[in-house]
Amino acid sequence: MLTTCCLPLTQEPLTAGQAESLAHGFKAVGDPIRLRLLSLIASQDGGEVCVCELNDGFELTGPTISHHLKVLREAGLITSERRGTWVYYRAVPEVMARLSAVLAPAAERV
Amino acid sequence: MLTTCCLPLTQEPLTAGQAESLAHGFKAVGDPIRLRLLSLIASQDGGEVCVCELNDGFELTGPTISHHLKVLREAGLITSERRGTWVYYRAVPEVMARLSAVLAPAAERV
DNA sequence: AAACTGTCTAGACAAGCATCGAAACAGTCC
DNA sequence: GGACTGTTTCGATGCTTGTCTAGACAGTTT
Repeated sequence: MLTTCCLPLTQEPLTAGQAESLAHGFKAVGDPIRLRLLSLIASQDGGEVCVCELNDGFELTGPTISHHLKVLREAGLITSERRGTWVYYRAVPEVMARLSAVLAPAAERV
Repeated sequence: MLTTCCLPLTQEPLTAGQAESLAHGFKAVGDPIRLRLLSLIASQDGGEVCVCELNDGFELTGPTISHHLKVLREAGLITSERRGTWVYYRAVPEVMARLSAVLAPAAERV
């Protein structure tokens, strides 16, 4: 996963290995539904949100939402925690920040 | 395309329209080859690079590289300019910055 | 333990996508 | 205009992915 990485790519070309790893993260948010799910989770006051609340915002079935959440989880962008019958999701800011940094303008080179 | 957008998604959930637009950009860089191509173009001294130079760095055929460049171009991440038989590519920093900003940590809220 | 609610996983299917070789297009040189 | 180089587009193919339903799993209540 995204264990070590990366200067803005405006400064230095990515290696094949870095690109492979980063692309996995970008591909995860390269779907509108998943991007919206991540935004709902990441913007949540209190830092976490129950999957039962997420389902309501989409016209997709529960299994489909669950599948999308799994993709985000496997990309390291969110974590999940079961409490009783309920499952709560949190965003992982560090992973988002890494993806963000790679595309950042060169002006942030300092 | 990415005409108007977007606070960090940690601050506010994305609308379906915003997500649709942004996801298009993220999907474009969600492929390792395309991510490497973008990094080669964006990090180039002089700001532009000839496609003939790009092809050498990959074990793919010319048409495949051309296809990938087209995906990046349609996502607005690069522009192309033909000069004689040669075609030169440039990165579009503003579009990269927009994608970067969306995933930026909330700490940049100021 | 059985019945219930909530959630995830598996499998099928249709749509989308990365790759190649062939063909078309763009420009240069003779 | 024809031959050439460089590049892009087209179409076929095999692989990947988004979506659904069915079923399995996790936890709670009776």
